[in-house]
Amino acid sequence: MRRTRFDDWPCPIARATDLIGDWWTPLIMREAFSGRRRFDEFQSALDAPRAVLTVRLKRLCAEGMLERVAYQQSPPRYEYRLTDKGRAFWDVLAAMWRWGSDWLWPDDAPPVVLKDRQTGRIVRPFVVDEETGEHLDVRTTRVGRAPSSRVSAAG
Amino acid sequence: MRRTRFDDWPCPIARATDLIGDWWTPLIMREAFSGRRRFDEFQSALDAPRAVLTVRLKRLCAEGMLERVAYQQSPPRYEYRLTDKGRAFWDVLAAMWRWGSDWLWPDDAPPVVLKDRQTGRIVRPFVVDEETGEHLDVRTTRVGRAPSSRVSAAG
DNA sequence: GCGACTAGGTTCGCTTGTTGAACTGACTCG
DNA sequence: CGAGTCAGTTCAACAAGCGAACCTAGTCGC
Repeated sequence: MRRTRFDDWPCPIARATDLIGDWWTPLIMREAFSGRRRFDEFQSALDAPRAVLTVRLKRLCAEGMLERVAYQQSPPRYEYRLTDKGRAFWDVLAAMWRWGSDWLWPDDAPPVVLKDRQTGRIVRPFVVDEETGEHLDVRTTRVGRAPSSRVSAAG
Repeated sequence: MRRTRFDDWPCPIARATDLIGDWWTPLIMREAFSGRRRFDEFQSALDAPRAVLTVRLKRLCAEGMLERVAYQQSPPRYEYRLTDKGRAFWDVLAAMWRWGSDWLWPDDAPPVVLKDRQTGRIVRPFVVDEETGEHLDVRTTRVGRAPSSRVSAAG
């Protein structure tokens, strides 16, 4: 295929898609958020082909979403830890969680929910405009050129 | 490959990943949100292989994110319109947009921003807990079993 | 009425990615 | 010394993505 690359497109969605737009990466990140760190933990939790997992973890490390850290010397063993960039990705997974919960269980409700760790209250991810706190409506939003000057060769 | 399917996993992220976890679908949806409707519009906007586009559009229609509607009879011509389910997906794209903008332009700022259609004010998607309006922090959140299993009437 | 054009795909041969299973290598444990 | 653990690598089969060319059915210009 020599898969089409989007990682240098001038669009945040395209770049994000290039990075996480495959069938395993979001799930690997999900597992990372639920505390998994070791190769075999990811592998058995997801039942993913080991070769695929290797490629994905390498990419995620190269992109700075995970960090490969030795947790023992002998024999050398490594674990994969979330970086800040990786942790920030939780927002995307949360939005997917909400949308999936709302729309991908046509006949019933999903068997899992997000809860506040302390109170146990059910948490429902919701995408708003940071400034106003209002729900983001695509109809009132458009894509525009960035205002500032120090953007390199945008247009 | 006979790609591994996640569409019946009991996890919203897995199901969402099955549906949009490839390199074209999020971009097709992005184009749909920016007003494109016709096959050739999508094709030329994305420069995607026509065969791939065919498969993706079919899947998106089958999943109820788009609707294939005849816009003229002779010759028969069709366009693809967002459904409610498709429009709801904007939240996910917005979260991707925000994360991509924040983390995928290491050396400068992205050349595009989201703006309010009326005021022109820059809009920054932000993922919160719907109830409290507070930013969702993965460290205070956990996955739990759904409290009740009311089939089909669940809200 | 002929050829060019348009829209919405399909078909083709080729390349690349995914899959499951087996294998490797370094080390530890009993 | 053999079995087990962990973190991968290798392999062959096959499915999916790729670009380019082609197809169908109708419209437009002449």
